[in-house]
Order: sequence, then C-alpha cells, then structure tokens
Amino acid sequence: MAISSEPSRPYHHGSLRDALLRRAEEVLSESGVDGLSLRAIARDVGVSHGAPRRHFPDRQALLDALAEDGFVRLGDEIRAAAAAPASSFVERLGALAIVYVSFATQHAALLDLMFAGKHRPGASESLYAAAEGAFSPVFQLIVEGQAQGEVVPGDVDRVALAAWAGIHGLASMVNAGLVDRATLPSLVADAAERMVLGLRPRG
Amino acid sequence: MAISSEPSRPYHHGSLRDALLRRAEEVLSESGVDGLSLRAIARDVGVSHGAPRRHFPDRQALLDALAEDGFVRLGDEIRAAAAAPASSFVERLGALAIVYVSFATQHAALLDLMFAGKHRPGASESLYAAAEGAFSPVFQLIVEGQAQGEVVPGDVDRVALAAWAGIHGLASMVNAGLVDRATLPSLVADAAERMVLGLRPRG
DNA sequence: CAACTCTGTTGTCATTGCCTACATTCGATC
DNA sequence: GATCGAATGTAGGCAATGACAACAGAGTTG
Repeated sequence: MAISSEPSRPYHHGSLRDALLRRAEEVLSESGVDGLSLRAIARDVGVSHGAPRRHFPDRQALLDALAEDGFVRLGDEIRAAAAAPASSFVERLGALAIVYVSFATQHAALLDLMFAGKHRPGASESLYAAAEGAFSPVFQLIVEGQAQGEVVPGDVDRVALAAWAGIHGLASMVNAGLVDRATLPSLVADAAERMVLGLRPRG
Repeated sequence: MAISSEPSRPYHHGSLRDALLRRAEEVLSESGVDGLSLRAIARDVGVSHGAPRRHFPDRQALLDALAEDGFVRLGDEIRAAAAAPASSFVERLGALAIVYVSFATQHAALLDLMFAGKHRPGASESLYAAAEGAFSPVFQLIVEGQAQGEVVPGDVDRVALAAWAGIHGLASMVNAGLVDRATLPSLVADAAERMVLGLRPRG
C-alpha cells in the first residue's frame, strides 16, 4: 500500500508534502475520512510520525489541503469542459453539470471534505479561493447566457446558486446511496434540462 | 452541561439509551461529529465509560441511532406539514420544502449523519425504514399530484428524486456556508417554485 | 431461593493527535 | 567554502479515545 520509492531515503524527503497528500487521498477514497490517520499516512510514506507536522499543523490542516486540492482538480475539469467546443449554451451548461456530477460521485468522500470545509471558521483563505476558482467557469457561462438573453437577468451569484442546487443535490443524493447508479446518467440529463429550463427568462 | 437528574442514581439507569442519545445530540449540534466521544457522553450522563457499550456496540452504532432518530423527527415535521390545511397542490408541496430546508439547516451536523449513513454497507435495516418513512409524505403528495394531472406522470421515485434534488441541494449548500442565511427564505421560495415548475406536465 | 440474563463497572490495551526536545540537512551570507 | 540560522525530520512522551474482557449488582423467572 505504501508508495514505494527510493530505496535509501535521504534525511530530507524532498517532497514530503506532496507525498503525504497523495497517500492521504488514496486512503480517503478507500476508507473515508474516519480511516485517515496522520500516523498511518506517515508510516505509509516512510517517515516518522512527527514529520507531517512540519507541513500540516494538525490533522484538520491536512484535510483542508485535501479539500483545496479537490477544488483545484474539480476546477480543472470544469474549465476543460467549458473550453470544449459546444454548439449551444444549453449544451455547454449541460456539459459542466455532467462533469460536476461525475467528479462528485467518483470522489464522494473528498466532496464531503470540500463542502464541510467551507463553513469552518478557521478555514484558510486559499481554500475559499480554490472553491471560487473552481466554480468561476460556471458563473462566467451564466453571465454569457444573460448577455445572450438565454438566462433570466439578475444577481449572478443568486441565479447560479439556484440553478446549481439541483445538480449538487443530485450528486449529494447519489453519494448518499439514494440513487441507483445505473439510472444516474438519465437523471443528470433530466436535472440539466430542468436547470436550463429554470434559467430561462420568463415571459 | 451534563443532564443533571436524580441525585442518587440506582445501579440501573433505567433509560440509559435515551439519555445517551439525548446528550449525544446536544454534543452533535454544539461540536459536530468529530466532537462526539462515547466516553465524554458517558461522563456527562453519569455512567461509566463502558456502559454505552450495552446499548451501542460501537461508536458508529450510536451515530446510526442518531441518524435514525433524525429521520423520525424529520418525518414527523414533514407529516405535520403535509397534514396542515392547504389550498393548492403547489402550496402543499412548497410547505414540505420549507419544512425540509428548515430542518436541514437547523440540524446541519445531524443531516450529514443522516445522509452519510445511508450508503454505509452495514447500516441497520431500521435506518433505511426510518429514512423511507420520513419521505413517504412527499412521495404520497406527488402521487396525488399525478392523479390530479398537476405532475408529470412516470415512476414516482424518479420524479420525486428529481424534484427534491433542488431542495436538498439548496439545504446542502446552505450548510456548506455558500449561502447567506438572510437570503435563504427567498431562495427556498424560488427553489420550490422551480420544483413545481419542473414537475408540471409538459406538452 | 436459585439460576439466568440485563445492565453497569473497572481495568487494560493499542492507537491516535499533539507537543517538546533533539538531530540532520540545506542555504544564505560573509 | 566555512558558519550560522532556518527548514525539515526523528524520538519520546502524554492524555484521550474506542474497543475489549472480567467482574458485580439487579431484576426475572423457574
């Protein structure tokens, strides 16, 4: 299970922080947050139990870093989907929704971490930044939609939030085990359709 | 903090299970799941650290029981809202949504527990039953709506899930701290409207 | 009253997170 | 390139925790 690497490890690992995060994420997806122990991860990586402290003041800091990393990766995927060629606004937004649900369901434990971290008072500034960065393509797309008259005008934050709630809720319910995984794709399609429908300017 | 009660406690507490659950729920809402320690709760209730084991084989069992209790109480509130006099289908369904979001946001940590438990393999049968029982009024209402032609026909589970995703997602995002609490009521109203809109037969 | 079962107590153990002192390495400055 | 301070890792210790086992009191049932 340990990330086996150089046979004779130098005193300084060189990239301990990254190694810890990598291993932590493995454990996270295999055993959930509760199964994540700093000491065990240190063992797996091959350092002493005190070493992680130099990079993460406490366990929560490690979890925050994982969450932040999660937002970054989610942001990458969303950005890629947003950049992909798409004919219509609807198609474009639908693609983002699919990417989101896909990420959320493939990294259930990580998603919990990501959304548990935001409301913690002491959460780092960079976590917030990462979260905002991840969702910025969505906001951007909605602003474009508004400009093109495809989306109801109004405060973007509010409009986006309302629209995205259905997508996030679906992902959340899948992770809770309320949804048969096989029916997920069609549900996502439905949700995306409903989202676009809900965004339409109403006469 | 402890639930002070009878001065000279008999050897047998009489209702230890309930007392533990009550105290656990207090701790849960004050300090979250991570702050919940079996030993601390036992201390608070005034029993030895081994006593809880007679009622909950391990910590997870206590959490499951909390979740189950949460579903029961949520069910009570939903049922009450469903039973309340309401003129229209729309109004009725909106009332359920409000009750749900209200419960979810007032018991954020508990909600996490409730929805984390469902996908755990070893979760007890009664937890599932409680969850289904809590949501049954929603299903029932949607079936009625379908009968009255107010709701698109089709598999109830699927329709209800799709509709409820927006509500649940909104609650989830509020708990994540993405929503200013002041704007919540109007957002819930929006979400409910969108939900009803999405349920309408199209055609 | 005697066996039996529940329920609670006490003591123990491994694990864990966090802390402090110490060791080794790296890097900047002279 | 030597020196000194900062960064990084090690070793040991501590209190708290969850799980477990052996035991004890209390109620129950024959």
